[in-house]
Amino acid sequence: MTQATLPGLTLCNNAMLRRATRKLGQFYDDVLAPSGLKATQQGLLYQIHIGDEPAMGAIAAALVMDLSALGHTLKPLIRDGYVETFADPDDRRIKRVRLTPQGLIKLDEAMKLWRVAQQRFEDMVGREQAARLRAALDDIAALDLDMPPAAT
Amino acid sequence: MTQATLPGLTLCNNAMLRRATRKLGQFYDDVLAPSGLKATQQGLLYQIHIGDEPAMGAIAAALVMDLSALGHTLKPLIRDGYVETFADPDDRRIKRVRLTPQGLIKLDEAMKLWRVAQQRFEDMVGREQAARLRAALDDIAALDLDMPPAAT
DNA sequence: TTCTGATAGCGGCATATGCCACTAAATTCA
DNA sequence: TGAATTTAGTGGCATATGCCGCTATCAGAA
Repeated sequence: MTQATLPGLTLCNNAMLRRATRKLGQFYDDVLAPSGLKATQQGLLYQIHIGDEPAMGAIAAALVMDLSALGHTLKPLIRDGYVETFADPDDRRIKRVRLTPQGLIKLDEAMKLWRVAQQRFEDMVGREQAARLRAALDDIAALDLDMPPAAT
Repeated sequence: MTQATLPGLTLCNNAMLRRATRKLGQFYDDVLAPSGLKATQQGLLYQIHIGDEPAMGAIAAALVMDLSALGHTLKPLIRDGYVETFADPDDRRIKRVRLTPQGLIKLDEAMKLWRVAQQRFEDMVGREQAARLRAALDDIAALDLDMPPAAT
């Protein structure tokens, strides 16, 4: 087995990112569990909250998320009455999103738990280190990784 | 709208991690597309390859992934004939995994593309910076984030 | 004004991931 | 040895995410 000399997947930026995301996601999810929300849902509610009745496209862009994926993710939140949508009167293609009163209450509840998770995590890795990490991740999300289509 | 003063979700370590993962995942997926594999699948095939017919539990542990999630993710790869499983003769609870010959060929093909993606990414953020990032992500994956059950 | 192209979302399909309940197999203990 | 416990996976259910093709709208050109 020559495999013994092959480098681990520790070298793959993408694999490491996914792995860390699984780990941290489980942690935040655990802490948020009492609220009944997943960390992704809490984050989405928050993103909607800090926006001014944002359009779906705007939310998707902010989260670097596929528009249809956002639509799917929104469904359980709409079903559970935390979020509602309405067509923009000036452009009926645009669907805007806002929290319902219950959604706002639920978000407050979840934010309390989020602070706990956030704090506990930063106690482990250090506030500075966490900030550096977030900055690096922000840079990645902002990268222009257009596929050079091997053209010309 | 007092929201204007609220901090963006840029402060959430978990949200930033997920966002960067979506971004990078799309990029690696795009580059890997000609192979027909997603980046997650390529990573999984590689992990299996570098192991010595690893048990599912061992793979899941290495990837910090839920065991049943691994089982689900493995299904398309088995269906497509890239991977096969077999019971460990010494402990029939354990199911070991290995690549099929076609799986090995497909992995080789995907690895070529992976190198392209990896290279292009590191050209953008810098080799050093990428290495630092991976190290930070590795630390996170290794964290002991057990929920203190608020117990005695 | 009508035809054409660009935008914003939706719905279907597929993979990624997790949790929970359940089964099978091995281990421990009385 | 036989019951209780632990370990390894499975299957079902639910969310997370993406891609593709389709529809409704809007904007700009003829």
